[in-house]
Amino acid sequence: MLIGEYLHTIDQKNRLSVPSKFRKELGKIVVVSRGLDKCLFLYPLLMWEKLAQKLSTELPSGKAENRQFMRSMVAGASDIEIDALGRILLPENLKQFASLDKEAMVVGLFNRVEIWNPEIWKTYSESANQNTELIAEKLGELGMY
Amino acid sequence: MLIGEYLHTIDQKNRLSVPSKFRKELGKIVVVSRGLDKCLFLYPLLMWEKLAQKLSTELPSGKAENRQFMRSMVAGASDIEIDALGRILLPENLKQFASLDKEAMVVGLFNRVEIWNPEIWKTYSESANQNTELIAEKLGELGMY
DNA sequence: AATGGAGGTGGGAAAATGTGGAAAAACCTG
DNA sequence: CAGGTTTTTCCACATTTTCCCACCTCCATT
Repeated sequence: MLIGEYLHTIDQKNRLSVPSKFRKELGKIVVVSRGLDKCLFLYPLLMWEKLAQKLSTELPSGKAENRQFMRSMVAGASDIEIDALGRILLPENLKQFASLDKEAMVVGLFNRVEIWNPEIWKTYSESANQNTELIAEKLGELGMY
Repeated sequence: MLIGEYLHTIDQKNRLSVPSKFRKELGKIVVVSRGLDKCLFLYPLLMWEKLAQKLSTELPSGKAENRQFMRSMVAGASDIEIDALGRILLPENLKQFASLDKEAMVVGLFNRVEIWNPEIWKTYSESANQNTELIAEKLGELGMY
């Protein structure tokens, strides 16, 4: 299970260390794609393949909106090998998409990892904390808490 | 698996480098055809054959619009050999069809490659990003989120 | 506090990739 | 068939990417 927050640097060659706690679960090859709220999603290859398979079978490309969706998800993604030292190489387009520069917040979320610009993450999670009570209520409604 | 975006130049002889990550999967011979949304589709030969098979069985050629579609897709297509250095030679008619000039955005879409005029691609993908909510919904449906 | 190990960071050398152009072959035309 | 033009094959360069090694810091253990 992928959990925790890690602040790592992006070096001059666009390399980013994957937290060592995540490596075993992620395997050797991962897929990084555009996520929601201007962050990047990182998946183990296998999970991504299942997903892409699903996409290409369930979304017929006859429809314009499906084509657009496919292009955004698949073209905007990249399969990346985790190097011998546990780093990934961030493609330029994804780096720009997520407004990444010298540092990145790497966050584990159960079955995927998210990569954030640290400042955006800070703002986002602060505002999220203000919603905590709201969320607690919802969890209560679901009988979880 | 074909994914990612690559900006490559088209030289004076209409040659275009295929991203090296794609070459293994594409094999030596590919088929390039007119695509949807003013881009070109590029398939591995085998995939193309399957596709053409599917089209000819599933689209009854009784209908005039089906015949038109078939002709546009099939007649406008070319089988092209990837040269020793990983380049393809773009036929003039396809180049014009996709408004290609000095540069091309080459994008992987899981089981096919698309070739775009970079500016058209930019406009297109920007408009796609504005549909973020739609994307979020779909991701939810797919259990990715 | 010293030691050892693990995790993260930086940089240099080697290999691969993308691009331009020259030479050779094929083609067309008069 | 000769001349000229286009197409194809081949080679060379420069940049980028990949691989490899060294260092540094933090943490735990003794």
